[in-house]
Amino acid sequence: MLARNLAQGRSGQIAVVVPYLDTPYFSELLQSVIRAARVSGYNVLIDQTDGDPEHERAFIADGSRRLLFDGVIFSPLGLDQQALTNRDRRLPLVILGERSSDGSFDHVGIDDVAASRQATEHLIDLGRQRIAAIGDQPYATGEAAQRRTRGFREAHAARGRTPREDLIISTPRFNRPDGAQAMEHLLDLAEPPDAVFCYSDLVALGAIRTLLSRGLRVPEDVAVVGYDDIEDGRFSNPTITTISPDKEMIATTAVERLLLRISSPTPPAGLELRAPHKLIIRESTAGRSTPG
Amino acid sequence: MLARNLAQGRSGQIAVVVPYLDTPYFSELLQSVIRAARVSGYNVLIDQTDGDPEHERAFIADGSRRLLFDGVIFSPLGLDQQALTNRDRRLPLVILGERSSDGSFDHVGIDDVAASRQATEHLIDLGRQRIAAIGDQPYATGEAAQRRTRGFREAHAARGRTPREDLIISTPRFNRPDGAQAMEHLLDLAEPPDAVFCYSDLVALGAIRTLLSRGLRVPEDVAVVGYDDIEDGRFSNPTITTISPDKEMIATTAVERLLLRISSPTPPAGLELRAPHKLIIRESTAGRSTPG
DNA sequence: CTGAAAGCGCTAACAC
DNA sequence: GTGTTAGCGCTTTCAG
Repeated sequence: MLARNLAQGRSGQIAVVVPYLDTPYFSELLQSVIRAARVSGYNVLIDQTDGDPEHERAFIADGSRRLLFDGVIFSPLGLDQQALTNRDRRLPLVILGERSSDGSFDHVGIDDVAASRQATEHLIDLGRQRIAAIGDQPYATGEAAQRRTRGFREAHAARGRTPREDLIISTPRFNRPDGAQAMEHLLDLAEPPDAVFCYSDLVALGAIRTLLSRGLRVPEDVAVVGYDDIEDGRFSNPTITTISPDKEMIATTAVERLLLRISSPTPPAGLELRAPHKLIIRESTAGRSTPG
Repeated sequence: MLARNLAQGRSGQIAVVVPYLDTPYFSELLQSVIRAARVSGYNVLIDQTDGDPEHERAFIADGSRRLLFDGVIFSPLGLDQQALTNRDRRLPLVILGERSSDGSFDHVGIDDVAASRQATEHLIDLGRQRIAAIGDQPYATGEAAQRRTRGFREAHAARGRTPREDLIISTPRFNRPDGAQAMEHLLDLAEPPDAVFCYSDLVALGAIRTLLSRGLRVPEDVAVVGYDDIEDGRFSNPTITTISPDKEMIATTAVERLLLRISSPTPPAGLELRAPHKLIIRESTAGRSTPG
């Protein structure tokens, strides 16, 4: 088997590299990737980077690992633009999430700016006055977060409003503890928000936990919208209004493009593939049984 | 790199095989396994079986895949005792979760019977009268579930009570929808339960969702205890009382034993390693701020 | 159509 | 200590 790979010059395996496995968004996405790859006879090999830039770089820069897998689907976290360019060009690569591409790889994700804008407009249209955003990352590796912040601002502009800068909170990651802590901070403000746009459902879950344990009601006192549409948000109390990316399509598209790259003698042009998303309204903005 | 493996007869990789990646219990455990393996210079290769017995069998029976990885940490779901015995004995193997071993592999987990008994006794000691159990699996591959049911019965016996058979509900898996559905069923009974022992936190989350959307209060009307201590249960509303297995120890022990097996010229005796667990009391049985 | 030989890229053991 | 060769287990090619 191993010898066969050596002889054939291919392994029949593709690697999927994600920052964290315990993030539901990734594990749900992985499911779909594994299934999509399996129908094409490919096995999937998963690697977790912990968001470590060194580890991430090694994966795409080090040509020696080639042959262990025929291609990589990669969701980078701590990698800047340059590291992506200084990669081993021979390794077929598809990037997940929004990234500017240099044309040597494909890249699939939803339109984060538009989605974030839509989420924020929903909050504005609910009549909320002081809308917070949790999850900004104003530094080089926070490209994805910054796109959401841009959407947040655009929504305000589109409705003739000005976002309150002190209500845009940065967090190191997009997880529950981050969300809970950011919400604590927001509630300690002189004028706390009456709505929050969270950059992930995990952040929203953490924020809601803080709100409820402080005795506030969701959505009556504070409306919350999340991002990712993970299963947790469909069973939480309250359920979470969220941006739902079409994970199935992201996964199948990524696999499809990667296999095409693998089998293609001459590398195809790098594409920006955009999967659809939708806003799903649930209790955290609509309340128990009175949507709208 | 690939050639090196061929020449050396080892790959420096271990495989971890789990049924579902999107089950938080597994993804949290995987994190620890990956880290433990990494400090020993091993890379981790993850595979998801979807609980498919065929796929599971192939992994341990098919010697041809040997050399792709030096050993396997395996959490079987649809595999019966026989399949585990008819395996390729040359492949170093460690099984996760409770399983009777034939001595050719190690096997690490917590004491499910004792833990389940403890969880149930907690409910009894709260003064609950009609205690349900959600998650039994009364068939060949449901060994783990059955141990929890045994603990449930033992707790009743220890307190001089008789479990109500109609309150022991079977579910195909241990996830949120299963829990939600089982709870619907229980609430439609003439005499619904006033407490529930769920065989996973996911089941508990689903059950709580059903309770709350039916207008019942947790824990006032129905107390709920879960199993696994996943992060969700620490941020849900209410937070979940649960059996907390020492995942870190399970992971490090599994890796340690596997590496020992890999490096050992003569296979060590198969051990039954038991990791500690504890009952963590939270809001779903203790209420908001009045523990006990 | 079946069978032997060369070689995938690297390591280990050996000789120089 | 450095240089060379056999060979890991399979595939592929070429000759029989």
